[in-house]
Amino acid sequence: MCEDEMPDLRVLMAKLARLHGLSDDDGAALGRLPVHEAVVAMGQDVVRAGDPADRCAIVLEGLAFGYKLTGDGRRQILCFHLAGDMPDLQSLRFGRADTGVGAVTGCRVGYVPYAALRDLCSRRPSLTEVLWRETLVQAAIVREWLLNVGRRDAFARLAHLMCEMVFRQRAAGLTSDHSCGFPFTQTLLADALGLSTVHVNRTLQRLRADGLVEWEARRLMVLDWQRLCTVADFDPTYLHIGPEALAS
Amino acid sequence: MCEDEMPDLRVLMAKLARLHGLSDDDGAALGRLPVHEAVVAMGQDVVRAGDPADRCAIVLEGLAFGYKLTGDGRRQILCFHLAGDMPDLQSLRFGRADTGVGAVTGCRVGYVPYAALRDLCSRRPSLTEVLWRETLVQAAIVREWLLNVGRRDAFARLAHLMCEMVFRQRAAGLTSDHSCGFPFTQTLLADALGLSTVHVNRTLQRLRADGLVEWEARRLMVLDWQRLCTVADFDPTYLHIGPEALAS
DNA sequence: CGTTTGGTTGAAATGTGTCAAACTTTGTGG
DNA sequence: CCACAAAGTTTGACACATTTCAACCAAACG
Repeated sequence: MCEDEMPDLRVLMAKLARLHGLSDDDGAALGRLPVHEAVVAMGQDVVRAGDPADRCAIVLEGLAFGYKLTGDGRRQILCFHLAGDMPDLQSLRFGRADTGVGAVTGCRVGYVPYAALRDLCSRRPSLTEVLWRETLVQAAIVREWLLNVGRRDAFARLAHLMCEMVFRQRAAGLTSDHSCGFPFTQTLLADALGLSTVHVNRTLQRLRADGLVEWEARRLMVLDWQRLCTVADFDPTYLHIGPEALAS
Repeated sequence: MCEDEMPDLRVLMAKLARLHGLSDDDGAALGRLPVHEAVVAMGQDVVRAGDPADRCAIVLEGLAFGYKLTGDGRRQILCFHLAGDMPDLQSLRFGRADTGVGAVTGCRVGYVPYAALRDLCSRRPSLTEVLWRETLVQAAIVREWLLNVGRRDAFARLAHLMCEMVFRQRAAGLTSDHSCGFPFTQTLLADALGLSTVHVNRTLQRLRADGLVEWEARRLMVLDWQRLCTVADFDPTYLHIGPEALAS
């Protein structure tokens, strides 16, 4: 984890403005926050679970994920975090990281001390509202994932994750068509979907054979968006993205 | 759903004070909130998903649960809500119920208009903090459930739910030993655990045969708490209950 | 008392996991 | 730039957890 000093929270501000209507004032205040920037290599931890932490992470660049482990070391991924997301924002109110955060790809990460963030929130109720909403959107995603893992078979589960990734990246302006970055290993997919890697591999082959998607060079191309949404039982409402991103 | 007018939020205030250190002032302010009280019969909805809602529910008495449905009607339960919980508090910030809430037992429910609650929050930042924390604890429970459903087998899953119910009810002062209310049908358990009812039935028999629990007359009796926690891989940290309730 | 709801059982089907090996790609140091 | 190691993917055979279906039973209830 190489470290540097050079704050630039524009990704975060843009995202909060887009999703939660962050005001310019609040955005400017955010921009004045002391940020400690670091680079986390692929596969490394952005935040270690259980650490009595004193700062929040912000994904400035790259793709991260929240996860939990069972006692015997099996991993469940809880949510993926795009650039502009704050993967452990909940720890601000708990004062403790109750969830690990890992890096799917190499990530540029900003760390903001709790103290500074709390101070800012207490002076700006409207910012508190925005951050609260941000934690709620993440919670809504986890709820949908619980439905996904609990009540859909492997095929629909994987298709659903693909729909979500495309949709979120489109909403974030990271892609404009029905393709998107998909820089996962099959092990990561397995841990996100509550499956084994072997079964992910076979399910993937079925999705390709059915002409639904192509996936190479860390990029996913959806060949039949309508049909993928159908087999995935995908309804983007849970993402709580404004009506502007409603282009299907 | 029979309706009456007679607010009494003491359960809520007690709970928020216990878990999040609600101040007396904030509690008193909560007590002055306009509450519309209603009784929801067993099996009925406390909150219907998708409704563009204008109020939050508070469970005053009974046991409720949040749930989501797949397109073809399979149900996944997301979290159980004891008396004092606000099962759709997140809808306050979304302005829409993105999750259904059902009644396990008959429930006495209080409904508070968004407007009143928002108004109170804007005048009392410390209350906002408490309510934010409350949504975060619920989110933490859902994350643990995702781990449970994604990465533990039926036996551990069911055992884990039992541990959670005992632990939460003890923390809420609803029980003092290792027994607790457990008023579920096996269908509800199946929907909470992502299993079929038949398999829940068989797993239940194994838990009983192993001398871990007894369950009759809607009451669960844990015969070997230590061993149940072990097979469940249960670590109550995720519940974010203060150190006072740490008696194992 | 019949009806409904929830619980229990058995047999068979099936989705998914495990194990182990081979193969492919990627990355790296000589 | 090659050679090698490491990481990730693919395959097959098999085991097993869990589901499905169908029937039966028990308790609760109007």
